[in-house]
Amino acid sequence: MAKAKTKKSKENFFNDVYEVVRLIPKGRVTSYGAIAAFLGMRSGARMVGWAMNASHSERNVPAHRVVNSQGLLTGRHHFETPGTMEKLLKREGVRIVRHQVADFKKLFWNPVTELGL
DNA sequence: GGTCTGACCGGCG
DNA sequence: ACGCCGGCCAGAC
Repeated sequence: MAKAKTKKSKENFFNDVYEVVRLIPKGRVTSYGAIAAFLGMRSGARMVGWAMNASHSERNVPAHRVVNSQGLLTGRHHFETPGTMEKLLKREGVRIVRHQVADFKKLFWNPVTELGL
């Protein structure tokens, strides 16, 4: 069993991403890089975004709570409408200024810290 | 089966 | 402060 990980792990990857995103508390946001780091991929943030793209098929995956490290709503264009993302965030009490999360540092939810890896 | 892109990040000049 | 570049993994053509 030298190589226990096979194609099965890749499926788990998407699943893991969804789980972490689902764990994001209401009114909080996190970044792609944070999730990637939590999953063990320091620079795999790109793939997290790719996973989010597939998250449209999944339910209860608040992709709108996931922004880039700048706090910018980079994925807003991939929603039903470009305004859906910030609309949902505002609805949760997150203030959005110029497509960017206000007090991003305060609202930032780090899975590694919060979940205590 | 090789190549390119992708909702990113961090380092370097 | 800003722009450019490589890296990382997986899916689509």
